[in-house]
Amino acid sequence: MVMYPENVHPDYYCPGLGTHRHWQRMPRSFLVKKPCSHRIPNYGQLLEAQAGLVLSLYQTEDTSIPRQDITDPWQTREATPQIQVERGHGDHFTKTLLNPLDVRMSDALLVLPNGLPLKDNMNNLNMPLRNRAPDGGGSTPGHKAACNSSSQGGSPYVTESVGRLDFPKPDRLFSGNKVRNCRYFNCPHCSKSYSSLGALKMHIRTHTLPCACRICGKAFSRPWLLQGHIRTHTGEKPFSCYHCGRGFADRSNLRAHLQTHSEVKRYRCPGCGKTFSRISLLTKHRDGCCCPVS
DNA sequence: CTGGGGATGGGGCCC
DNA sequence: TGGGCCCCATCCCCA
Repeated sequence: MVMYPENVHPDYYCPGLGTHRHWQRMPRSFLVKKPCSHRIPNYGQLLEAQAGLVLSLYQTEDTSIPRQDITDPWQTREATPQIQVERGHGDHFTKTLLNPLDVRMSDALLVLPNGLPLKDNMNNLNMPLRNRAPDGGGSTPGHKAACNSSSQGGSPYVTESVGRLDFPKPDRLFSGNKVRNCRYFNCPHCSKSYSSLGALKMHIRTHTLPCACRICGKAFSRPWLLQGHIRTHTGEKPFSCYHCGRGFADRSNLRAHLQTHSEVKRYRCPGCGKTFSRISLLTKHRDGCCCPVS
């Protein structure tokens, strides 16, 4: 039973995970990992030993478990299968076999032990692999691009791929241990990745659009989306406002409409105190220089 | 320009 | 595991 402090709304906050026992704002889409192109990774983490790369793939739920007690074959150098990597710069690359614990950001991973190409699985984590920058400095996206440029004569080859490794069947590897599998599932149609297969399947429907309207042929990802669309053909409006009796085909639109009956609306301008029924209206209001954004 | 309605997308929750 | 529903967000259009 989670006890929420008085000022913490359970709908919008959740207990922090791991060792961080704070209340954190619950993101609306906490399952989906957004593309990291606009984010600057924490390159301080990159100073860890190379083994940190592999260790970062998993997160112990009970932090009291000594790492050495986790019987993970991937953590044991002797038992770890080797993977084929390509290292080099310019036009010169050499293929070598090495331990996954020795993989660096500057390695273009080619093949996993299961024979599957790894490159496509490397865009799923905001933390990049360890960089091998000659100046020892950070590896911002701009820096990475510079390293890829041939004008950086002699600079190491740096793969475009930034992300985590998706090792084969980690769930089996960790059966019996209190270790959470942090593997992500990649969408084959776009760059999104998900922490559960169900979430991925749900997302894939947004690409395949299996629900088609028999009247106009428009396709939707989910049956209830199609249902709502069909109401636009039938004119059915099952949701009615108890203030004015006006009907709506969509509950969300009714909710937005109810705001128009409220004197104090949901979104308040922190500058002038004026309230708005929609966040978009508040944004427009603030963009209009009424109240400069701090 | 502002405010409101219509339509739709998408992740989460519950069963 | 999947369907149905909830909720939030967003875009477009119109008065």
